[in-house]
Amino acid sequence: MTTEARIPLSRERVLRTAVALADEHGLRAVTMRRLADELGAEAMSLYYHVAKKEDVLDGIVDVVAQEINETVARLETGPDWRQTARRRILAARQVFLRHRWAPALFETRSSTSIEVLKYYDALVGLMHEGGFSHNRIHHALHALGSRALGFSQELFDPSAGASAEVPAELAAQLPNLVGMLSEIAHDDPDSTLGWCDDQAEFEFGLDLILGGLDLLRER
Amino acid sequence: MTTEARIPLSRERVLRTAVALADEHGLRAVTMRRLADELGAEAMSLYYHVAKKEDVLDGIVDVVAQEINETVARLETGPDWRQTARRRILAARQVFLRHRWAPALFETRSSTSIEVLKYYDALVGLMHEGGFSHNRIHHALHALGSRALGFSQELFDPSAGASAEVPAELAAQLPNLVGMLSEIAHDDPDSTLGWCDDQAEFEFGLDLILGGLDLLRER
DNA sequence: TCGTAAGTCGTACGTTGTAAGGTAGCTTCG
DNA sequence: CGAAGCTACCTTACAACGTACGACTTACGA
Repeated sequence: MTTEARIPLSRERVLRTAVALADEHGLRAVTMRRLADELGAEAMSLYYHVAKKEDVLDGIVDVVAQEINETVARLETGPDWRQTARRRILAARQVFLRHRWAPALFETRSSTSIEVLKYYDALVGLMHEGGFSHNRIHHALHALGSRALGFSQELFDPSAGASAEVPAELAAQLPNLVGMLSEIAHDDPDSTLGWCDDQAEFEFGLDLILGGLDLLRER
Repeated sequence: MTTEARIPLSRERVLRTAVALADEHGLRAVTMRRLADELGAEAMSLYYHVAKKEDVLDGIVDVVAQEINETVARLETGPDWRQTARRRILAARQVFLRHRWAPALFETRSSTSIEVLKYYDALVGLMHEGGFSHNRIHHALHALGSRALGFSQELFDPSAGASAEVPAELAAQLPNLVGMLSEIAHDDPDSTLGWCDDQAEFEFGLDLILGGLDLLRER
């Protein structure tokens, strides 16, 4: 476009641009050509810095996880494991709120990301100091699942088909669900992450699990 | 291949074949051409019975959810909501164990599937009879997340990189994680679903949540 | 016999990831 | 100084994908 001096490509720059592109136009927009465009280069040039597209996706998971780690690092650690963990997880969640496409991506990859592992490592350390055995922590991580990282991919959004639009014929087949939905006034549609993961629901589930775990502490 | 009488195509048959194809060769193998091949037809013929590929994916979610509902329907309902829910969820899980590609697919779709909604409807009914308010049930469904349907997409698999293979330089960066892994002997690598969702871990997390919920019952 | 509809297929287009090889500029060494 | 080689980027090309468009086949009622 302009004749400015070219900034050289690099894996760093490719990945950061990919994240920005996903933020603005969704993960689907992250194609090699589009990404190259965004960088003022050609698609094949990217292959000098990344192995293949999968590598790009792995890379941006790492970038996001890094952002999480930086955010978490700025928090102070209290004496109560539960409160500290809670604070960390909710802080991590804020990062996902900035990258709404990320949960879906994390679900498929992530076990390879060093930054994600570092996050878990810190969490394991926190819980171990908090009085949990390694065995218990292992269970705890499984129980928390993606919630440990700050999101929960909800499978169905009760508030999505707001009861008004239900075709009545269908409503008859779902008496309990319709009953529930008409009773609860789910009146704040913002602050959602993913399908139906709003702040209050997330915290409810998180506290339920953290509370349950706390009761299991061995000392 | 052979000159046998042709079975006519139908949405039913297309979807069932798609499920079988995914079972055998993974979800990636489900392309319109491959699917048509499997049916002894041409790709474009499918479009008479399904709107587009997304429709196929939505459809196979429905097929799997239907399989779950049929499985669950065969169970008996006891007086204890918690035990009944547990039994249902673990039965649903068995279906996912037969379709390992399904969790990833359910994560993206599912809120549109009528069969999934029916499953939730039954669960809501069960919990309501068990003494939960609709409001509480709503929270509970959020807390359970995908676990309500029988799977939990694990974000990281602690047993994946069995401590032996860790490059030592990396291990130094993850002292707590490595410590934990070396301590717990995760010696049964089968019965896993998805990344690291084995039966025992799944049940631990499930019971933790169900137990926590039980304490919150209003009567 | 013809018209109409349902079901299937052939062809073709745009988009995707990426293999293969080319090229400009720099560094290195005789 | 000049040949060789490396680094970074680009051009071209291809196979596989989803799918628009129109044509074909078959069945059947008028």
